Amino acid sequence: MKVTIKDVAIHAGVSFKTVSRVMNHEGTVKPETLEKVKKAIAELKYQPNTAARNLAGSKSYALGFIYDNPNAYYVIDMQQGILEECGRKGYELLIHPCESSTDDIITKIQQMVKRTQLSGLIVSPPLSENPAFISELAKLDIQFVRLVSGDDGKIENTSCVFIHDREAAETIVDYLITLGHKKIAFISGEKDHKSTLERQEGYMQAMRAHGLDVNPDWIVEGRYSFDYGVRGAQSLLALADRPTAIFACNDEIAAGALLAARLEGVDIPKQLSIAGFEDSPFSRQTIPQLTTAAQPTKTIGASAAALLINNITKNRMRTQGAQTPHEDFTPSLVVRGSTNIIAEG
Amino acid sequence: MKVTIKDVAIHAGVSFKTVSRVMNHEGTVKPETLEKVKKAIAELKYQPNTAARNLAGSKSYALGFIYDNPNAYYVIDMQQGILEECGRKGYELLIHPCESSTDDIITKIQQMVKRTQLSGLIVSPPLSENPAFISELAKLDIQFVRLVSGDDGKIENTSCVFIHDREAAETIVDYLITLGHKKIAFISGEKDHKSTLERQEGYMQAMRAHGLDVNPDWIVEGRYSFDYGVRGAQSLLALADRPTAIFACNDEIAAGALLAARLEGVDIPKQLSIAGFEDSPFSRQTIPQLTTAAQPTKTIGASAAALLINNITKNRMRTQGAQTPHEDFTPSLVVRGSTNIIAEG
DNA sequence: ACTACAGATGACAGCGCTGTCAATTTGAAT
DNA sequence: ATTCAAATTGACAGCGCTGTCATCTGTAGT
Repeated sequence: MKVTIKDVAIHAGVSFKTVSRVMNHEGTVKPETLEKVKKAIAELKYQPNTAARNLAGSKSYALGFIYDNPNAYYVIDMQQGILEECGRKGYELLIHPCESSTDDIITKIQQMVKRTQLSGLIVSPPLSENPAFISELAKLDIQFVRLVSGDDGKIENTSCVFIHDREAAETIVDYLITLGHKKIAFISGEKDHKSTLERQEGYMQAMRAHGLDVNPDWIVEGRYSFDYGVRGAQSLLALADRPTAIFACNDEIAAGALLAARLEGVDIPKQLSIAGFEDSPFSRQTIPQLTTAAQPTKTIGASAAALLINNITKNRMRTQGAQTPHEDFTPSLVVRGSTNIIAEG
Repeated sequence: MKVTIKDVAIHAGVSFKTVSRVMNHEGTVKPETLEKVKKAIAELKYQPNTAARNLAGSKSYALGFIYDNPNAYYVIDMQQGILEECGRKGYELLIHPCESSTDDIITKIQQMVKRTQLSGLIVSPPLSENPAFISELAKLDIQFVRLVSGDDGKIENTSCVFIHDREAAETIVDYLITLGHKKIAFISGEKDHKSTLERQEGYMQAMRAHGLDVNPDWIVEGRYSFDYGVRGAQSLLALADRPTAIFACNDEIAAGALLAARLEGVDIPKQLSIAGFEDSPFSRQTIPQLTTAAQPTKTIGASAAALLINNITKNRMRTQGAQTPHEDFTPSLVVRGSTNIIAEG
């Protein structure tokens, strides 16, 4: 029933070490031997035993995904992307959600790393942007890649996937301005998420670039939730000097804002334009659908995994010198029905 | 740096086998020895090497979670619940999303099981309700528990977590009837999800129980998506004999229906009551919020994991006789603003 | 033909733990 | 004190693989 590497070796008429070489793509196997072995592997449907590989090689073929993010869509997509890349490269994935508030996360993670000999970690925001956490993590003798908003905070020997939220936000606000809007409001997300700060910065930059004043009342502090979108829009619409457009920090907020506005009898997009961010399913669950910035979460996840696996491999082969690479993504504008040229008069 | 079981043994002044006994809670260790060993473990911060345990014991302490479900909230919550239980019992979790359409899933799963020596699988709908898949899975010499809607389809030696969708649906429709509604419509989800059939059955039962006719036009075929909620409501509102209440197969559909109805100028809940199912975040992202049936997804996940781990343990100890247990959940009615007593006249 | 050397393969130890079984200790019964 | 079973502990093999190093093969240079 159970097929071991020795069975394959006998079947192929080689030593079991050679089979091991084939399994690990060591490349020092004669082509014809390679064929024989491959054939034997296929015929016996051999699957290497992960535990034995891990033990003998004192390393594992598993990554860890650490998140502390309430956004289900984000997590699922990210996970999906990571898993796809893991599948391609023959890695497994261990999931580790955590409450970033607890301060024994580091201990927990360290234990997990020791136990499972995880070869690398993927850390998503907001944990990836927490300096205290990251500096602890850096002491841990494990490779990791961080998903971060913006492009600063580089750490030596650590790869990052940078999401250029600021540029994307600027593009969106730019677009609103192109439509003729001058009074553009902003509803923020949690302020301890760097993405919030970056998006707000992008908004400010676009406004400045076009010489537009930002009325402080137009900047509403919120959170990444529908509810805060509703409240944000309500407070904005109550203003004497009403904005003609709202840029919300993400789609969920935008969806809330849109609904609240409609309920107050405001026509979207005729009287008010609303834009979101993320291109999550929320953006297609409003009427009209939301103009937003598409963040290819799945691709980002896959890319993070690829980066990490690459680093791990390089590290194993002790290929020195090459600096740890980075990856960049800029969400792209998606125009839908929730934005329009400004109403005359 | 690396602490092995032998280090602990030396530190505690016992043989390393005794440490192993302590680690595995074998219970045949003298209390005072136990203390010594525990102390040594704590002092050295010993973490057992998973790979070595797996290899030596030819079993793993890992479960697999197999899903093929587009509902991000559902998956995340389920995963969270499973992970919590895994954490408590010292298990790891491997995630395995898959396209149920491909017919090599079984092969893929089998390979994964062989490689990682997974000790058990948790299978969620709709895959868990696919007889072909399940019968293949049953041949695979691995324990699994299924999450299923309804309570039939028991399989020998296989635990299930049953979600009594029918009863819950009946309760919801019952509630609508209590409010005075007689013309109650139903918007379904995918028909190859058993949950859809069960919920529809519950709806029918409640109607029958109260001697209410079901106009075939009131039953709209949909899918578990916002979009189908919109369309469903539109077609229902276009009917000459309009229903006064809509029971949607889940919250996402209900949210779409609610929005579509409002856009047509229908007052919710004065002119039309709408109820959803699941108590997902969607149910709180409408105005008014949705009456729904709360499905404790996280608890269900934890419960499935507990059941599975229990079965695994029992199986290892060869405790025969005890039949494989099951677990039951019935979603409970949550009344919010989207339902109301029927308008007079 | 004969060395030299890279390319290809094999032999073997051992990764850190669990399972098995044997050895030792304990304690209650004689 | 003596006996014997039960409780507790230890010795040791080996899980299935990888790393290291030794051996073997083939080919080119002389």
